[in-house]
Amino acid sequence: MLDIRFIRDNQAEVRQGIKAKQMTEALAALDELLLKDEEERLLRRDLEEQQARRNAVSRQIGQLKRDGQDASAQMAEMADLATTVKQLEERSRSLGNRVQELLYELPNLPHASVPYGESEHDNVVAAEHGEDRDFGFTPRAHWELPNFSDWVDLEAGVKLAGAGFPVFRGQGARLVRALSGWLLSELADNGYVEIQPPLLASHAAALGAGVLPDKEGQMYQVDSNFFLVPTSEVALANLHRDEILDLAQLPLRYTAFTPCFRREAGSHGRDVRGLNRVHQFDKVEMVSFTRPEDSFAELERMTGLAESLLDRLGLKHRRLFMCTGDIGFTQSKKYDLEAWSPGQERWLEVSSCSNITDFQARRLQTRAREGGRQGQGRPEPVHTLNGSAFGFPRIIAAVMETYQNEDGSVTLPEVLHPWFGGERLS
RNA sequence: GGAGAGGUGUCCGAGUGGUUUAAGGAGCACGCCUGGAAAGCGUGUAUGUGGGUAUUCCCUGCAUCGAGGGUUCGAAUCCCUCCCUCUCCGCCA
Repeated sequence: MLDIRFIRDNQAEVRQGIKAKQMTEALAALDELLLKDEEERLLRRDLEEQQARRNAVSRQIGQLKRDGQDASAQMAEMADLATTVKQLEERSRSLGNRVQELLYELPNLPHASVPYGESEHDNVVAAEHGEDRDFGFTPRAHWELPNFSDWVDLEAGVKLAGAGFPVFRGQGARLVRALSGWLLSELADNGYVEIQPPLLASHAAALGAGVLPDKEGQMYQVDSNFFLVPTSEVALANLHRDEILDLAQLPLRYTAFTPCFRREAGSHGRDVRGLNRVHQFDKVEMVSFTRPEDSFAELERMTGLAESLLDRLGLKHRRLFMCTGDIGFTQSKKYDLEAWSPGQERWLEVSSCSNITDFQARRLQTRAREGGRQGQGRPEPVHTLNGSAFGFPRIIAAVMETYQNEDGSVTLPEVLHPWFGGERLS
């Protein structure tokens, strides 16, 4: 959520940011917002004047009654006042609610450093690391590896829940465990506190994280009161909802390894082959809470950390600097990390790191000041960031394809050996 | 799932319709005192938002006592719905 006062004072900038994000439907919301906000403030001035009068007369009545005097004149005035106030309150409330709704519909603005672009085709390749492996044979896509179904049983998943719900089994399941163990321990070494959160998010939590109303259609809803988390970012971001943090505590860094649930409606073709896109997948997520002035440096740190993990897995990878037209609703700056998939001869998105600036923190009411709750001065929203390291199905696909042998076995990257308790998938 | 008790400021805690403009205490901040500290004394100490003035100092209005509605001239206080905590019971992996 943007700051309403910022919007009032910087209308041109807001409009330009929305256009750069190619979210032109939000322009109508902005126009209505400005009108309704102005109307609401004028109305409130009137309302508060009447309320002040009501409070004053009410005090008078109390005083008169205590002194045993007649207050019927005052009470007659109050009868009229009460009606007026009630009507004004009602209009003010409905206007205020509308203003709030409209605020929720406006996206975060892109940072000045973000390249302009209209679509995913305009993203900029910012860096590329690693070499193509010389296979000496034609590498297979992961789902064509002869023993793939022993490791990842897609048909069993269909029996249990449907297409897009893979069953990891045997060495495949062990690989998931090895990868999560290694990643969590690496992140712990880099200052991230490990969290095991609930996988259900309340309406309030989803709204706070910004996945409502933006991603409502992408989430599975449970029991009409809960959403299955589409990413543990939702859980981690809500850890400090409605809190005033101490600036000295920052940065706070959290990580979680959880399943994520996404409807992925409308996905087809090669995008959904094998492990490329599924409805339930595991992910290790990172979330940081920082001082406002530190958030862009934190984004580089976070992205760099994810890149170093890709290096240590020995995967060829690249960093995409996402253009204005391809960064999400809540994001002001975003990098995607893609791992090379030699069997499919394409890049697979395995990580996405974003600076949400104060957009999410304002919804979450996560603020900070010197001294925290007991401190002095006006609390200001912190900045939040999130990134993945990594989305498991695709990182596993990239590992299987990159490290496959001609006989169909997979020699795992060395860093995973102790966690896997072996060297090969066979 | 059932029954009961609760939810008040940073914390504890009083408060059953008007004297609460939320008592009192603790903590914290600043000042006085002191050689220095403690104690003592004094002052201050919520959030959001509107207006004035001005930029994060001051003045002032409004809202907020778990959340949202309602009754009333007037609600922390009475009523309704929901959320949460605790105690006991039941059921269950």
